[in-house]
Amino acid sequence: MRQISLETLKERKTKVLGAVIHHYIKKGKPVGSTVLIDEYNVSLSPAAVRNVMAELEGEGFLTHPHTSAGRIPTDKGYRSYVDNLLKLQSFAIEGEERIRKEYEQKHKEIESLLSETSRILSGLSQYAGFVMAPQTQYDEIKNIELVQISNGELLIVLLTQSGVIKHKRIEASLSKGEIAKLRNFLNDKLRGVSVAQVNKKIVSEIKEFKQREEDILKAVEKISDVFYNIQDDIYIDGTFNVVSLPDFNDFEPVKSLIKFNENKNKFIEIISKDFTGSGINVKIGSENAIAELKDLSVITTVYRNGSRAVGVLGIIGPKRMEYKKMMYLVSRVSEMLNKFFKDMEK
Amino acid sequence: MRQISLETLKERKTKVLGAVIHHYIKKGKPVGSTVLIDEYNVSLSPAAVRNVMAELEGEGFLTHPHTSAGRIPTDKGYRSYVDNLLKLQSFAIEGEERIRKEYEQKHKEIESLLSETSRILSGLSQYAGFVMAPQTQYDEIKNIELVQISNGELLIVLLTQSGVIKHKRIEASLSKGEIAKLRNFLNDKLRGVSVAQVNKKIVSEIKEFKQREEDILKAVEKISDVFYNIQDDIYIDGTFNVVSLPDFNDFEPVKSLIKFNENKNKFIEIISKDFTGSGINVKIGSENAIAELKDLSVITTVYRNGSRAVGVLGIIGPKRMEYKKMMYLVSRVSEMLNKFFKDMEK
DNA sequence: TGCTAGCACTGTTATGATGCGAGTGCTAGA
DNA sequence: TCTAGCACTCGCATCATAACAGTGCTAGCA
Repeated sequence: MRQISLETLKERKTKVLGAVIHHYIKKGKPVGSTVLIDEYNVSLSPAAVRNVMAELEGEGFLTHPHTSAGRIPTDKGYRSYVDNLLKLQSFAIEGEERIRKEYEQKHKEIESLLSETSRILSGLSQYAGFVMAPQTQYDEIKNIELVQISNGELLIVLLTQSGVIKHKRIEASLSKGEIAKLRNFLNDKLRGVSVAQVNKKIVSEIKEFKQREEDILKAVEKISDVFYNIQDDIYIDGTFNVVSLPDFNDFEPVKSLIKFNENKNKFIEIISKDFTGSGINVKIGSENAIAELKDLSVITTVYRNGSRAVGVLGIIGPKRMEYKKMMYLVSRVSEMLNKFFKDMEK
Repeated sequence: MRQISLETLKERKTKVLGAVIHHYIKKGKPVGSTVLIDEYNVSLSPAAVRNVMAELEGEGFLTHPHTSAGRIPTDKGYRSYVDNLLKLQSFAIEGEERIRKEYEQKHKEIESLLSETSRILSGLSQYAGFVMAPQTQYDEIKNIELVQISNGELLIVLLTQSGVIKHKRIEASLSKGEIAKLRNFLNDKLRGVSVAQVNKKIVSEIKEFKQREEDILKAVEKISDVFYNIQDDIYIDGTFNVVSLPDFNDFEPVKSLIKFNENKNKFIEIISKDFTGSGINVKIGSENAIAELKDLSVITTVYRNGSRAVGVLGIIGPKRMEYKKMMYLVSRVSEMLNKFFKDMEK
C-alpha cells in the first residue's frame, strides 16, 4: 500500500507542471509524458504522468493542440510558473562591465542614454526592448528658456530635473523686454514645480502682470497649454528580433509590434498602465490589456530618479521565454538606470 | 504578303510589353498570351503573341517562373515601362483639399508637418511613406541660443532657416557674462552661414577672443563639433502596409523596412543618394543601392525651401506598383511641401 | 487504492500517385 | 509572316497510404 500524502501529490503536480513548462520553453514543441521521465527524473510511469497532466489540463494549466500531441502551457500555466519563481535569480549578463560603463559616462544626453538602454534590453534579451522617457508631467521644471525666432514666434525650451529637454513654438508678439520679463517670471515661479502643476501655479501668480500687459498674459496662457500637452517619448528596439522568431511563422501575433514602431503613442498608453507597483511586472499573453498582445509576454519595471518612479522600461517577447532570466535582466538594467540618475545629482 | 515595317514591329513589342506589365501590376499573376488578346485588343493570334513574348524574354524584359506559367516583368522590363511614361499623368487624389489645408496652417512645427507628410504619403499610396528632414548641414543658421543648465553644462539650441530646431548639451564652465558674449559672437558671425561652414567661419573669426579667454575658446570648439555632428531626422510611416501586402508571404523581402524603422541612420544614408537630380526618381528592385531592397521599388523626389533642394521624400512599395499614379502622388506631395516653405517666408 | 503495462485510437506529417488546367514551344500549313 | 493545332511541362489540388508520436482507457498488480 503505497499511500501517498496529499502534500506529496500536490508537489508532484507542481513538479510536472514546472517540468512541462521548462521543457516547452526550451524546445518549443509539445511535451510528451516520456520526456519528463527521461530528462526530469520524474519517478513515475508514463501512464501516471499522463494522469497528472490530464488533471493539470482539467484545471486549466495545460492544454494540447490535438489529441495525439504532447502538452503545452496555457497562460494560466505560465502564470503559476512565474509566480513560483520566488526570488529573483541572478544570471551572468554578457558584457555587463561594458554596459555599466555606458551608464557611468557623465553628461550624456538623457535621450541617447534611454535609446541606448532600449538597445541594451533588446540585445541582452534577444527580444524587443523599450524605455519610456521620464514622465514629463510629474517631472520638475529646472529651467525655461524663451527664444525669439521671428517677429511673431517664440520658442520655448523646457529642461526638467530628469534632464529631458522639450521645445515647442508658440505665436507671440513680444518685445525683447517683455520676453525677458516673462522669462524671469516663468523661471522664478515655476522652478521646482512639476509640469502638471504649471497651470495651477501660473493662475495663482499671474496677478503680477497688469491688465495692460495683455500680450504677455496671452503668451502665458499659450505656454501653459504647451506644458499641458507635452508628449513623452518612448524608445523601442529589436522588434525585428521578435518578428523573425521561428515561433511566429504567420505574423498576425506580432502585428502589434510593427504598429508600435509607427504609432508610439498607443504603446505609451498601454505601457503606462504598468506604471504602478514596484518590482518586476510580468504580463503573459491574454493578461495584457490589449488583445493584440495576446500572443506575447511583456516584462516591465519602473526606474527611478532618486526616490520617485519616473519611467517604465522592459521587454516584449514570446510567451515562451525564459522568464527567470528575462526578469532578472530587466531588473538589472533598471538598476543601472537608477544609478545613473543618482550619479547625475552630484 | 503581309509585310510589316520594322517600325510597326517595334511598336507591337512595346505594346505587348506594356500590356503584360500593366496586367501584372493589376493582377499580380503571370500573364498568358490570350489575356492580352482578350483584354488589350492585341490583334494577333496567341501563338504570335507568344513569339513576341519569347523575344522580349530573350532581351531581358520578361521572364517566367516556370515553363507553363505566363510572363512576369523583370526589373529591366519595369524600367522600360517607367521610362515610357513620358509625362506625369495627373490623377484624382482622395482628400486633396483637406490635405492642402494641412499645409496652409501657418506656424506649424516643421517636425510635426514632416511626420504628417510621411503619413500622407503612406496613406495615399497605401505603401510606406517617408520624409527626410531638411538637411541641416546645408541649412542656414537663423538663431543660436545658449542656456546654462547647470554649473558645468550648457545647452545649445539651434534654429535653422528651414525651421528645424536642434539642441545638444556640452560641458562648459562659463560665467553669465561669458555666455552672453559667446551668444552674441555666435549669432553675429554665424547667422546666415550654413551649418557645414560653421567651423571654417569660426576659425576665421575666433581671433576676437583673447588668449586668456580660454574657457570660451574651448566652448567654441565644442560647439563647432556639435554642429559638425548633427544628425538629421527621417520620418517613416506605413511600413506595416508593405509588410502585410499579399505579395510577400515570406517577409524576407521586407525585412529591410522593419529594420529601417529601428535604424533610421542607415535609411538616411541610402536615401541621401537620391538627393541629386530633379524630377521624380524611380529605383526598381535591384536598381536600389542596397541588396536588401531588391524586391521593392523606391520613388523619391526632392523638396525645396525656396530654390534650394533641402530634403528628399518618397514612398517604398512592391515592384508591382502603379508607377504612374505613385510618381504623380510623390510629385504632388512634394509640391505642397514646397509651397509650405514658400509661404513660411512671408 | 494507487500505480503500471499494454493497447487501441487519434491526429499530424511526409510521401507518392493521380488528374486537371494553364500556358508554353514547336511544327506544318496558309 | 502569321496561325492553327498539338504535345509537353509544370504547378496545384486531391487523395490514399504509412509512419509516428503521444494520448486515454482498461485490466491487473502490490
